Formats: sequence, C-alpha cells, structure tokens
Amino acid sequence: MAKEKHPTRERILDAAEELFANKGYEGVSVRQIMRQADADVSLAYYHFKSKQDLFDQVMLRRVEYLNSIRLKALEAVEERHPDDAPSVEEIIDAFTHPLLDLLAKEHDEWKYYFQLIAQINNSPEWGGELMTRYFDPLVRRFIDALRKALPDCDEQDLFWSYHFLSGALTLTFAETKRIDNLSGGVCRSSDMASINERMPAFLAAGFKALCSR
Amino acid sequence: MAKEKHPTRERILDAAEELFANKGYEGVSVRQIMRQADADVSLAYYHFKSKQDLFDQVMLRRVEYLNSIRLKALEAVEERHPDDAPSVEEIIDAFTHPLLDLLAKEHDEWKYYFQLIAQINNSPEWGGELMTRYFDPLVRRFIDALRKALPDCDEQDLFWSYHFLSGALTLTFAETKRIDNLSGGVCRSSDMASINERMPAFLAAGFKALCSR
DNA sequence: GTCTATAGCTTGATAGAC
DNA sequence: GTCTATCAAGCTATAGAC
Repeated sequence: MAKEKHPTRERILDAAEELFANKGYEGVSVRQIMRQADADVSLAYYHFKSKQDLFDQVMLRRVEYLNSIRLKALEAVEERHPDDAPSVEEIIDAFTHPLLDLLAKEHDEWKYYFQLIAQINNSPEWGGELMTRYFDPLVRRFIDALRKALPDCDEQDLFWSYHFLSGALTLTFAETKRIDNLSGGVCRSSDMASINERMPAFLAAGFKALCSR
Repeated sequence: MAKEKHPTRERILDAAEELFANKGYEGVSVRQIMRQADADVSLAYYHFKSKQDLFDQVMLRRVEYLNSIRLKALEAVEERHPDDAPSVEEIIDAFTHPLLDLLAKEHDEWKYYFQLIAQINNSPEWGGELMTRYFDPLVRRFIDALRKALPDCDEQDLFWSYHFLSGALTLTFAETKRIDNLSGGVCRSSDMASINERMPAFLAAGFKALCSR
C-alpha cells in the first residue's frame, strides 16, 4: 500500500475484476475495462495475451492466497484436537470464516472477486470446470476432515451436504440485495458478521441431520 | 403437444432459453438464437420488441406455472394440518419438491429454465431485482408458514435461513457437474431423486438449529 | 510502456419487397 | 409471417511509431 497509484497492470486487473463481477465475462468489453482502468485499449494486449487471458489472471491473482488461509484455518482446528476429531461446526467454520472475515474487513478489496466466484459456481458452462480446478483440492481436504467427524456418514450424503454448503456460501458472496428486499431491510446482503454468526450452525446441523438418518 | 412442429415464436423462446442458460444474456447474440431456432434473424424482431424483450418473455413464460404449483403444494400441506402447524420439513418440502419433481420428470423441458434462474439468483446485477419481482410474493407466503412452525424464531434467523436455502436450491438447478468431479462419480448433478431425498432434511435441520439457539 | 491508427468482424436493429 | 439487404456502432486484436 506504499504507492499512491498502482501500476497499470494492477489497475487493469482491478477494473476487469469489478466489471466481470458485475456484468459477466461476455457482458464487458476490453474497451470498457480499459476506460475504467484509465488506460489505452492497446495496453490490455501489452500486459495480457487476450481477453480470456485477462480473465484467467483475474482469477489466479487471489486464489492461492484464499486457499492458503483456509488450509491454515483447518490445520489450526486439527492442532487443537490432537487426539479426538474436531466437531463438524469447527471444520465448517474453518472453511467459511476466513472468507467471510476477509469480506467483512477488507470489503472493497475482495467484494468483486467473491461475486465473480458466485457467478462461476452457478454457471453451467464454467462452474464444473473452474471450481473444480481452483478449489477442489482444498475442498477434498475439508471433506476428509468432515468424514472423520462423521464416521458413519454415507459418501453420497457427505458430498450432497457439501453441495448445499457451496450453494449457500456462494449466494452469500453474490451480495445481490435480494434479502434486503425480502426482509424489508431487517437483513442486509453485505452484513458478513450476521452471516458468520449463523451459517456454520445452519450448515453443521444439516450435515449432522443427513449423516444420522 | 398436438402439433409436430412448434410455431416459430415458441421455437425462438426455446432456443433463447437454452442459449441464455448456457452462456448468459450477453454471451449470446440474436443471430445465434435464430440460427438454433432455424429461422431468420429479422423474425426475432417481428415476434419480440428487442433482445431484452425476448429475455423477459423467456422468464415470464414459465414463472406463473411454477409459482402456482408451489402454492398448491403449500396449501395441501396446510390442509393436512387444520389445527396444528405443519412441520418445517413439510413446508420446505412443499417449496422444493414441485421444482425438483418437474426437473426429474420433464428434464429436457425444464432444465434450461432452472439453469437460467440459478444464474440470475447469483448475479449481482439482476439477482436482487428479478428474483424479488418474480418469486418473493410466493416466498413471503412460505416464510409466513415457517414463522408459524418456528414460533420463537428471530426474524433475522428466519430470513438468513431462507437465504441459505435459496443458495442451496439454485446451485442444484445449475447442474454444473462439479459434484460429479468432486465425488469421483459417486454423485451426479442431474440426479434430482437423490437431492429430493436429502435437501429438505438438510435445510429443515438448519432452520431448526438457528431458531433454537 | 504507452500511444495512434486501423483491420476485419459481429452486433442489435430496421426498411421494404413478397 | 417471412425473406433480402443493409446500417451504424461496437467488438477483439494487431502493427508500428515514439
């Protein structure tokens, strides 16, 4: 945060992230991105191979950091339980808390990236491929931990439970303000603290209900 | 279903529904839609005012029917309980079952429409507005029923619980095959019967956990 | 690294004949 | 209702000067 003005490449990535998040990949032109980045169109092709490459770099810029803090959170939980298995709540909290925390504390920095992930996760064209590539190695690690916490759980129940978790989590990322409308202002899409208080309990109860039928 | 070949207007709507679902509104051109509908580009503008109007008609074509079958399912549950309140499971089942059933039994007819809804629900640009407009009158009706089934439930817990439900349900609609990859083939995105068996129990447990903290 | 200029194509939409 | 023909605008991407 030392420099006042980010280098051009970063400004392009910032602008692309925000616009892709709002309008989707096809809904935005390179020209719009460069206008928002306050740089000439041709610079997009100096810094990136193509529009698709720009999109890929937007995705890659933050994904490793995200996966690392979630892995650390899981390892911290496991270290607190050297003998027994951690609870389902603790594991789910390690999965969701780092993201919701980031979104609460550095909202402007992270908001658009998470919105992008929400759309990708629900895109028939890209959801299966990109989410698998970027997140499933980490997700498998969490599912292994959940399997130990729910030792008699059927495999299908486990994976479908994760699927429900994934949908709930990523819709939260989308911050569409639908809940603001529906609740008449009682709840706000951007209120990550309220979600953090509720989501792990909600989802843990779901896992346990399915795995003890 | 008497006519072998649908009238042009219906063929355009079918093609638009499928392509919008796969690629998003901006990801598809009117030309592509008309190529798939096997009709000339100019016919799009004879039958519809604009690309945006075509999209709106795609949405409107099925939404009333969906809302009516879900309302009927809720009313049937309430008629089975003239004196006491229905259970949370029964209410959630009435909310999800009609859709998953449709998707299971007439998959080709409904798949793309539901995929479209999944993307809209998670779109920062359209989610808040369109989901509110098309579905929230019905959703309020369901939330009223849930409030009676969970009489001491805090309002915020109730709305956030619905939000988690909405995310889980619409990711299911997206059928991205991510769970196929993640589970190594143990689960399949298109397997609505498996979801129908699991989702109401998972979500009902979540509602009850949040509302009895 | 940044600019001008432009190639080559596709887009949404319309006018007008039949 | 359906076709041909067309327009103005916007698109991705590149070549080449500085």
